[in-house]
Amino acid sequence: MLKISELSEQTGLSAHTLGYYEKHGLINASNRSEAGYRFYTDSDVRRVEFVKTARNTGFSLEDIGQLLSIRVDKLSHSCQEVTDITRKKLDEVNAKLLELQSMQQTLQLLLDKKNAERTEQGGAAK
Amino acid sequence: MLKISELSEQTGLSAHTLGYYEKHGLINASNRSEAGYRFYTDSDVRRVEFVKTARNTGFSLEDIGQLLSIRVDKLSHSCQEVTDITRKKLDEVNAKLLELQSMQQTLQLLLDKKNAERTEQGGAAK
DNA sequence: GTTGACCTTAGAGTTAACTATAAGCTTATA
DNA sequence: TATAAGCTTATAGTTAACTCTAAGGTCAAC
Repeated sequence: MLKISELSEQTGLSAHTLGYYEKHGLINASNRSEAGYRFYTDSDVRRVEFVKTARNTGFSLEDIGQLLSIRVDKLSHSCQEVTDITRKKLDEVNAKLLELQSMQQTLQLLLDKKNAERTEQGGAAK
Repeated sequence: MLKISELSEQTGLSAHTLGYYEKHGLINASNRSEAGYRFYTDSDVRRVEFVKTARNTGFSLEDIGQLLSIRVDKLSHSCQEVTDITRKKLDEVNAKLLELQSMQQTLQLLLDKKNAERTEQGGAAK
């Protein structure tokens, strides 16, 4: 069980940001102390990491809410709805993957070229 | 040669957004008419598409400025600087790729499960 | 030659996502 | 037991990235 400062340290997100995510319904502390202090489980940590990952790859908080609901939600949507949302999000993820792969290739080529230059002529800089 | 409205249509970005990108030094029209109308070449279009792609995968406009400078800039940075920036950006891209791949896997599994359910019991919905 | 769609620049307004401040309660340490 | 660090909620402020408005110039079509 982690306190919010410990969760903050583990995830690299500020306690303020965690509060912001909670206010927007993305995360929640599984437990509270008598006095109301938040306590987080391993499962909570994984959820926060997921939000961080999705955020980092360009999904909005609203998108992320949908992504999370796919994993959890067996009640508030019909099967067909869940399937549709999942497919739509998967398409988005795949599109981003393709885009990133082409960017990766471009950068890798540039780096390889730099390295070749350095190797063949002993590092004469600009 | 495309006018700004045509570029807007081709890229799906509004003329306002294109102006915003120009003001921030990310893109530019290769040519202007007598009266000052912007005209864009194929190369301009590719640059805009690159900005759009990077934006969509979670890079800030500042990041994108750096990414673009790697591709173009042979003068304002030393070789070593360019190599360092390139490597840093490549690391970022690779990290995002890993994150997206794990998300893709999660979603694909969910979808496969849905399909299996549908197949094995003839589509009895919730 | 005038009308309407499109272009220009400049600047104001909006939204998402933080980020910080404040006032007060809790809890471990000296 | 007091003092400081950490927690609570609520609310205000900031920043990036658009998005819109306005005032006026351009250009093709009628």
